[in-house]
Amino acid sequence: MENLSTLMGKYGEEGDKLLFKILNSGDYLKDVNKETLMAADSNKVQSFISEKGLRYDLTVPFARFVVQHRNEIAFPFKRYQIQPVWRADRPQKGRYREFYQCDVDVIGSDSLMNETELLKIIEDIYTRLGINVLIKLNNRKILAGIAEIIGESDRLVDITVAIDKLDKIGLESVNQELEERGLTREAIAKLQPILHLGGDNRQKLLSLKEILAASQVGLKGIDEIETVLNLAEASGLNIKLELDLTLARGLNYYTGAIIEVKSIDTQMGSICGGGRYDDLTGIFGLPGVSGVGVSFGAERIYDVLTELNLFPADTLTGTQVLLVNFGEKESLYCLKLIHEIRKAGISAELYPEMAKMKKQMSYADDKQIPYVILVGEDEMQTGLLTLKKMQSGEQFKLAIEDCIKKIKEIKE
RNA sequence: GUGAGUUUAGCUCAGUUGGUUAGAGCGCCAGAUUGUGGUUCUGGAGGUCGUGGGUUCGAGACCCACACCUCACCCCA
Repeated sequence: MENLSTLMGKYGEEGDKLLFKILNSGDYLKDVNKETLMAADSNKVQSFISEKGLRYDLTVPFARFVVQHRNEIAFPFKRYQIQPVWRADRPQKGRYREFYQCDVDVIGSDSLMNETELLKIIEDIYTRLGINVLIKLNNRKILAGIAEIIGESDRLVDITVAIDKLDKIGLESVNQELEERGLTREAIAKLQPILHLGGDNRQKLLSLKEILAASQVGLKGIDEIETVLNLAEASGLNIKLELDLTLARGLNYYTGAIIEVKSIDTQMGSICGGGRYDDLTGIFGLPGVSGVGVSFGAERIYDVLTELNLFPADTLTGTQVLLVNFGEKESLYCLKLIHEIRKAGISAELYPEMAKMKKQMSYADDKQIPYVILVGEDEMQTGLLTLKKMQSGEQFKLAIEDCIKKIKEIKE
């Protein structure tokens, strides 16, 4: 939970609408004057009745934390953090009102090495999960440069929102939308070479250099992207990396690199996103500290893993062996055995009550427990336990040590 | 925030122009098989038909309001 004042204005206009606001406790209407209330303008009333909100992401609270603890922190400061965040959205496929973000940030360093390290982390994680991904890369400075060149510097948001749709609605509709958003025909005409940009990353950068030659900030952005690409190559990054000028990201606080990761084999939206923010801590009174970070969406990654059937089959099998419960005497005897089995590193459980054999066996079957040990009166007398291998139905009469050996054999 | 759809058994769903006791498959429980699971057979339990109101002799079905869930747009992880 954060103060609303901390949250508001950091995520763009759209983001502000998606903040969950918390009603003040107590008599929350007592400070609202009647006129305001009667005017029924929810925006005006809101500032009186709500001063707290649920966190929208982990980056802004992190920036606040860094400022608060600036004297205890050694910079550059690296941290990861996994926590839920909330968005007052209508939920739908791949979109949740509450979801977990896994954030990785480095704050207090301008070096583009940090961007590269984050790319390596992304590569590492998705490779290990077995998800094919495409990393899309852009830079806010390039977007600012584009706006500057076409003479519409103050329309950055309108421009990016429109060109972001290029893939979806096509060139003509984008131009139409730009016009509707109030851009001059001249500006739109100047934008065309950028929308037509093709080729690989290097070719795009070359053409961009020409187009943005008159924009200092634009050239700076190109330079940053080039550096990141070079560093990524040098560090052996082996994952698809695409310069995508239509990648905008609505979060207001980004100033440099913008990163978004998409799963190639599913329709899921972005499963990771982030970028560089030069002055997020400045808002809380600590200027001049630049940070960069990315955030992984846990649920979406889970959804992708499920859709692509990438969860290993053995994630569901926990228990290796079930000891059937024959009664009080037998179960006491089993408690000693189970201790030995567990000490050997095998996860075992004793059925907690004396139920019918059929029920206990079905339980083992349902849970896909590979072995069952039966200890009744005979077994207690001879010390030879009945070990049953569920898959084949074979049964063995073995001492406890040999049971353990046998279970371990197959486990390897 | 805008728009659309759904809601009937634990789950997935059927239910005709409004008509008697609301069905199926799967699952669950029990038995066939009192120390042996997956297959099969037999039997059984389980439903305020999302909520509230209305029309009607009669509503799961028609009308209204609300709620919930799902999906799309917007935006995003």
